[in-house]
Amino acid sequence: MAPTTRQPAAAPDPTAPPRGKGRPRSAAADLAILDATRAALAELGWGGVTMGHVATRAGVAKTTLYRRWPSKNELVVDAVASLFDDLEVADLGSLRADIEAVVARFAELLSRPETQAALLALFAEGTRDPLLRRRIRERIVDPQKHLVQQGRANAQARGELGPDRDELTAGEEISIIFDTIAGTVEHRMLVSGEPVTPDWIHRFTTLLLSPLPGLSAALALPELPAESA
Amino acid sequence: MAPTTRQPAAAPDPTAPPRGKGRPRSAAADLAILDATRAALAELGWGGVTMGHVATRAGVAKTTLYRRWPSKNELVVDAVASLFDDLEVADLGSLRADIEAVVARFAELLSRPETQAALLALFAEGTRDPLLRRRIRERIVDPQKHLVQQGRANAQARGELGPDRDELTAGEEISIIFDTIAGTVEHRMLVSGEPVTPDWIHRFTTLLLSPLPGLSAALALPELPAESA
DNA sequence: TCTATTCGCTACGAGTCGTAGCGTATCTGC
DNA sequence: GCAGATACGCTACGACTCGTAGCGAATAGA
Repeated sequence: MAPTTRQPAAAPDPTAPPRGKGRPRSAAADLAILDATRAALAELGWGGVTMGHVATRAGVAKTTLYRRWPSKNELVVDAVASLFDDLEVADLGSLRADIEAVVARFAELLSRPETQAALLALFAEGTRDPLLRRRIRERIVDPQKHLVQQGRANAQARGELGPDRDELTAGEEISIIFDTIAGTVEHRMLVSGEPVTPDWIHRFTTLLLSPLPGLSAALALPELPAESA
Repeated sequence: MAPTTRQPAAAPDPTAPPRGKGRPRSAAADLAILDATRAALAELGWGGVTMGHVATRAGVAKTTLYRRWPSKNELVVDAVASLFDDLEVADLGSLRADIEAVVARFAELLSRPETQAALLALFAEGTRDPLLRRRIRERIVDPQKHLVQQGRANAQARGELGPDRDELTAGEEISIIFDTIAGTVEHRMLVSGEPVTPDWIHRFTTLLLSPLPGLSAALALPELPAESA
């Protein structure tokens, strides 16, 4: 245990200016460490990743890691976050096509061993460490959530979805769609351990866009305050 | 690391007959250990639970733990599994009411500190250890999945859902619904970290039972191989 | 009584953690 | 150019956890 919990150094932030005086931190070391972390994750899994191992693998002293990241958790967040960078939602002409494409892309990302080893473990650690949870949210979760917002805007522009009624409702709707898509795909792949095939994606998208198949139509309608005829 | 990975002892299985000769294992010790594990999870989180700590807390020798469980992972699975035992789906008269009730119950379970500390960490470990994953599935996941099957049967009995077309399709449909409900609620609570309120449950259930609100009806229909008129 | 198994206890080597101290390297400001 | 500041690699450290081994005592069936 650390005798005192100090703040070793903020994580490497590309936008942060160099600290002024003294010898600057080696950018090459940053890259080597993050690469080594991803490689170790893929090869050894979460438990196999130790600070000492990553340091050796990156050709760097262990103290160099601790100067940049307070612990393994934060390091892994940064190492994994970049994998989510090239997630994007292309406008394919229909809401269904857009959803299916982004789900397929997300599933592909979750099939990588680095991602599998890291993601759930990070979420688990996040439930106990608010700062870590915030970091995870900023670097991994929120960018994904933005995809939903984007896809929604595209669908509205095409006339598939009506315009936002108000800010709050729109936000809640984005939230619920996001949790549903991300949570379901993660659960399917990482918990149930079954593959996400094109056929499955089609079924899942249908579930989002249509009522449950076989459902008597009238029963599905929620008791809304009677406004749309 | 263990020099050799042997098979110390199968986990305590109530249906297993006593081993015949020798001194029998103390059932009181089993209970004390599982209780201590849950308490330690709630109090210290996943990382705070060590075999030594649990042993001390249960008033038992560390070797006694290792005689029963090969590692912390399996121990925690057993300790947490019992929490899921009293999940059930009551027949409340409508599919919507049944879904909302079971989601609320599931959310309540996920709000317990023991569950939060254990569940995602176990899933994470399970992605690397097939035997552990199987144990998790048998003791925790499959019982939940059974709830979906039960709720579906109830809805069919009430005439809200049509009968199964065939075995395979029904199984896949149960799978997808299960991953959607479990995954979404887990993601909402443990990843997004936002509360599952009655209002949220209502919205989520609506998403399952109806198309996305505001969606132009015709666009939602999947291109089926033209069979139902 | 004999045999088998479990029990609590102690001790052990191996591994990881996060820190401290050292001498050296590199950059800025005077 | 030189002084101050900071990063670097290296080594060593105490504290902790892991999973196992060995011991004598307790508790069951044959």
